[in-house]
Amino acid sequence: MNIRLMLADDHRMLREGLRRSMIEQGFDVVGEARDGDEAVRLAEELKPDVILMDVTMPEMDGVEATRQIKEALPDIRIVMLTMHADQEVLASAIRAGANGYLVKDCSTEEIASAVRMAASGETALSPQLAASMLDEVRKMDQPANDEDRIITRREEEVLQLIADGCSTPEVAERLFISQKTVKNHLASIYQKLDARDRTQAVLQAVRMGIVHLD
Amino acid sequence: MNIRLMLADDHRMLREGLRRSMIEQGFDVVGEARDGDEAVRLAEELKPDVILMDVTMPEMDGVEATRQIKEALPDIRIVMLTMHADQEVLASAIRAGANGYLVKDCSTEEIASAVRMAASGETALSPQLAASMLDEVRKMDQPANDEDRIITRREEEVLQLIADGCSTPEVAERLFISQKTVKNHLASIYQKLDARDRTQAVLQAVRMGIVHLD
DNA sequence: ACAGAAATAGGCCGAATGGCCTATACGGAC
DNA sequence: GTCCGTATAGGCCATTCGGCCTATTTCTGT
Repeated sequence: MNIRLMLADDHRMLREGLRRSMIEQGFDVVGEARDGDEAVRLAEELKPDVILMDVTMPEMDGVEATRQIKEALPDIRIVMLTMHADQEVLASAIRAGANGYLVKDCSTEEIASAVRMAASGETALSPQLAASMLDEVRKMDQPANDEDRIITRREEEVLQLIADGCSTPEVAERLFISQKTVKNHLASIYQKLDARDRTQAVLQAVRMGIVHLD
Repeated sequence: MNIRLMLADDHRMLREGLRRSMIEQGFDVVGEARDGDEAVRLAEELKPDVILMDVTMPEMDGVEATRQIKEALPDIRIVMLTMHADQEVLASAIRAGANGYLVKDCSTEEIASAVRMAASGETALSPQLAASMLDEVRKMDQPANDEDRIITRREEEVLQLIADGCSTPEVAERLFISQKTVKNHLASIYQKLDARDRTQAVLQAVRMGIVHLD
């Protein structure tokens, strides 16, 4: 039984080429979408095994489409395609639930391999991008979007500013709140992260992927 | 001119199989070592282009052997082989100067490809391990063993203790020096790392790979 | 409507922190 | 032999930090 593949890209040329290549590689290309909206609709209708999804599309970008599809149909594997090795986009894509992430200049074989890996439940990504992933993988073990987060949004803001080098008065200034409130947030953070000072709190937050080191 | 390859593994069966495969792949297998000591001696004698080195070996493990070989002959490329995808070991291997890191269940072609990549100066590692690398790559850009280090050993000790959660008095106690001396070291560290407090100093040190997060 | 969490803000206080001085002893480098 | 860096240590002082209280507002879930 062949892997049922769906394509989502706004460039006809790329879709055509991709379709031929993927059929040659032995996949069943069951559908093509021209934008994010269509991708979401077609995904629910066709229920493909894997979707090759471009990041940049009109109406709705690939990341958001991925999020929606994954929410409705978590079993569908999604491999993202992108023009550039953008860490930020990669991060969003992984958070959205993408099972793979490829730069577009990779070979047909690489794409086929990534699709097969995705279909079998593995995560595939371009070697150039592999390194950038670690940071983001770390964030995966955090809720990040769910509301069962340990650290509240405000606390996270405070933590990030501290990590960025702000002192308590500076954080207060940046967030337009009093120093006392910042201290309150910090005290709460210390409890939650089992830290006794800002240094330990920030380190723990870095370990947990809550804050980023530039 | 073929790539001159040396093998280092304590399992005869694996060495034999590896030798045949690598010769088939067009490499010159110029030597084989049964343990870390022998690997270091043979490497200096044969000066191969690339060494395929097992991590777990009697006498001296592959990581330590790698470190010694890299110190004496930095031009020799070393690809590490391991049974399990252990992040910690990968970290040590990369720090020791390994140019590649493969899990043993990968194909002959993958090994050959990794050897060729290593020979041409690239770093190759199993996709499963690629992600774990980022942290360690960061540490690579530091001297780590040279004496042109920015932060002195003592300062590094202080930094590590701070990162481990010690306060100034605690660091003083641990190092059997006065709090004042600790403060002096910290002041010196702040200058060197362009930090104004311990939090920034530790973060910068983490970025530079001077200290490690447990 | 009411409970609970989150965000806001204040007071108080002792300890820790960081900046800016000086000073000594011990190395190695030139 | 002198100079420089490192490690050691002290004093002084303003600021910051963290702990321990209380309190109000808003929002969300029940």
